[in-house]
Amino acid sequence: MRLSTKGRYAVTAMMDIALHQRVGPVTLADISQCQGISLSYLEQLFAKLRKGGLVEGVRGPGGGYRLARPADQISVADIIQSVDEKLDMTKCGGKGNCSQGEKCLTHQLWFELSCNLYRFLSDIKLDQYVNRPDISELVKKQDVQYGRFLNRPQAIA
Amino acid sequence: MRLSTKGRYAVTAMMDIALHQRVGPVTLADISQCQGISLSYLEQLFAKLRKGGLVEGVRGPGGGYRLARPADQISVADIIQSVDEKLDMTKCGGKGNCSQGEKCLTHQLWFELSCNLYRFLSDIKLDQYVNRPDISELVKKQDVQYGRFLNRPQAIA
DNA sequence: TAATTCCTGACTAAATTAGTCAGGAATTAA
DNA sequence: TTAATTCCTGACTAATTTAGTCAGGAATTA
Repeated sequence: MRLSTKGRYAVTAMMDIALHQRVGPVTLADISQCQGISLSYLEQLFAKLRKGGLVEGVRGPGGGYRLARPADQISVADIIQSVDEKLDMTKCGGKGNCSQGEKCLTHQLWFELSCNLYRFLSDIKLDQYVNRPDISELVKKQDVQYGRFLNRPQAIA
Repeated sequence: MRLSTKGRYAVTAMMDIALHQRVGPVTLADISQCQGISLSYLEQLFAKLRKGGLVEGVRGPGGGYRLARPADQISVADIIQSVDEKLDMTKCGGKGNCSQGEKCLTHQLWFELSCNLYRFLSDIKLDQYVNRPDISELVKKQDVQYGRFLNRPQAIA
């Protein structure tokens, strides 16, 4: 369970989709502009999120990405795990052969810490933020600021 | 609050000291050998841990490092913060100017997540593991395996 | 005085993160 | 049916972080 800026980018992007998906799929171009992440890098991340089964792409005009399942069933842990590959922090990768064939001194410590951290991040679901009044206020304001959905008539209505 | 292998190295090393400090200062050479971390890299890490006020060095023969305060007052968060510098995960570094002078959409989300994660890791103190019977059993066993404290008569007694 | 150990700084190598580029595939709307 | 839009792919490069190396100096103990 590594926690770097890469994971933050992924969570940020997923959050953006969750906050906007009521008006349809969200394009990577929009996320790129609003969140300040390069488009190509987003595409790399979303290739992994797709493989992880967290999002599905919709091609063609009006397309974009949408969540593959409801926002209350997607956790921060799910997202970080998708882009970061390895979840456990033991040196041996959970095999227990870290010190001359046996478990090293800190194997147990890291194993337990990983579990706890994972549980902690699993409890944080995307929808916890989507439905907060202060957040959705900010979303509306910044959508205007960025001229989002200008090319989506159905989004205005 | 970034969580990488660097932080794991630091926590592992600190744990090693906590588990052995009853026999006196612990040398970096010992940690290097037992935990499989290069000596020079350890020295880099301990320079930061020293600046962070978590350890103090004792020079000369019989020297090494010891914890600067009791193990129940050193948390995993303290250690990671010392070696990783930045604790918060907001893009702007907590300034709130991430999106055209205002807070970006996910600023609040990351701010809160950082706080929660920090609180979580702050609650995990070194001494939680030191006093566990299964751990101290393993410590003894591996001390023999590695021939630790061979040059420290007082450690045997 | 010699051995031990911390301590410092500069340097290098490897891995990860981030971004660029050039195109192709599916879909929609004119 | 054509053009625009958007996902999708893979190869490449740049920047940053992580990890390790090296050469030496400073404090302490026996």
